[in-house]
Amino acid sequence: MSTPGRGLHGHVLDTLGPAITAGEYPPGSVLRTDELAQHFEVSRSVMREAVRVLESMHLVESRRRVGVTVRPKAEWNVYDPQVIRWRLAGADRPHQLRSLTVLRSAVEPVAAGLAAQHATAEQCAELTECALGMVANSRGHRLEEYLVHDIAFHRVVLTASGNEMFARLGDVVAEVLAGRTHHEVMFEDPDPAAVTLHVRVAEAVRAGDAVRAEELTRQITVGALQELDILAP
Amino acid sequence: MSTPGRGLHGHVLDTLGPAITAGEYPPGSVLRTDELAQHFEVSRSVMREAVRVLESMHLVESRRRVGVTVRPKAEWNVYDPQVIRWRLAGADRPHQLRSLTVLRSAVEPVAAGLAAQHATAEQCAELTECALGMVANSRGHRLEEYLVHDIAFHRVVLTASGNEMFARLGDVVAEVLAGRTHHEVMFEDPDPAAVTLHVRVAEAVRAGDAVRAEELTRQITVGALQELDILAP
DNA sequence: TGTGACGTATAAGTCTGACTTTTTGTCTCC
DNA sequence: GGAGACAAAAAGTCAGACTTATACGTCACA
Repeated sequence: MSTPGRGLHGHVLDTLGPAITAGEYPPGSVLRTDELAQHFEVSRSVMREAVRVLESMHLVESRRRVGVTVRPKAEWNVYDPQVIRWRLAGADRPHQLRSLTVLRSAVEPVAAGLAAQHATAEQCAELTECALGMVANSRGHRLEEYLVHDIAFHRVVLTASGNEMFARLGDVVAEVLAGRTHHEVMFEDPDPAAVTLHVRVAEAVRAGDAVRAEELTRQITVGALQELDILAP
Repeated sequence: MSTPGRGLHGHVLDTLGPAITAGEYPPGSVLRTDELAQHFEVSRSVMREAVRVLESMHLVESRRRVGVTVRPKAEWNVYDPQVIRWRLAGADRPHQLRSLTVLRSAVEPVAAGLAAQHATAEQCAELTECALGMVANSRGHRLEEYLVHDIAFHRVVLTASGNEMFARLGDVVAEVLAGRTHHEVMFEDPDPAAVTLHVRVAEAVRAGDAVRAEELTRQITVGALQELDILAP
């Protein structure tokens, strides 16, 4: 998905990042750069670079004469894709998945409405293609093929919205959808109603009907919330 | 707001970050660590740490034998508060302000609805207090005092939603509101209708009326969109 | 006993220089 | 003109010495 483990400091982050986000070091814990460097068998320079990255994510704070202290969860940069990945890979996964699904429920309908206004002809075509791909793979346990088209569909909607902030949530939505297929619910074929909704969203966007695109997408996200029992069914 | 300029590498970032986000180095530009270190009169170690931070924000990519190349804007971590601040401080400000306001219009109504369901008694009290503070400073060019309560109001709503992703947008919303008062529109006293809406949101949240809180907040954000001419008036 | 000033130990911060590794561009040779 | 070898360039890594800020303990004084 991105660029993991690039260089020694990246390898350190691959271990330390998940450990911190998983709560292995509770907020206020103090780490010492020298000790960490010894533990990971890297030089202090490399360790310092890793700490700087964690600091830029607001996971830790480095202070003289004190050390590297872990910050409380409320201060983390929870929108950092790296942080999201670390949390999705750890024990925090269910909680993180719920937070992200709620975020989706807020963002995607609005994004779909904007997409209806701003999507290019090419994006409309892509959207239709994705929706058709979902239909084609909606039966017969072709979950992986279905997932690919589902992810592409939502990514196109977010991009076509014309808002860069929305567009950058494409990766996050991809993680959520993939997580749903691979780890959580979804052992059966996808809900036919959901598939139909995607097709209708594609139609609405193509027709430039913002209100309908927004409402239909809202129905999709409501379904996602229900799957996680966030809404009453 | 946060912790700027901590250490030498922080000072380098304060200059280099805004320069990159402002587009002074177009995507694909190649920087050399050694040259940068000379230019900023710091050691290579310090420069490397700064580059690592920029890399974690996906602003640049560092590759052997090539150098530090600036990534296209579409790949930046636009949710990083630091990146947002840099962009708001530069020529990209109007565009960034629009993106964020659209994001607000998606997130805040949903957050308000959740807040109506999850807010504690204390949060309800805070909310009412903020709304009253807005009313009290809504006339007579007390823009600064009004702003403080406005920011606090929205921060409480986002926090009370109980969703960590929403809560972390508090700082972003604060920047947008402050930007509106200090740089853009808003030379006159705030729109009385908007003030009333805030009061009614506080009431709805206190009453646990999620639908009404969401709808009223949507009206607030629609107003914000109209101010920037994003919606037709 | 409480409080203030002072000194010291500590851990991060910085700098330097040497060395390694990877990658790219080029040059030769077939 | 293409394949392979070579060389240069820039990031990456490491070790060691030094600087700086600061938390904490100590001691004198009220």
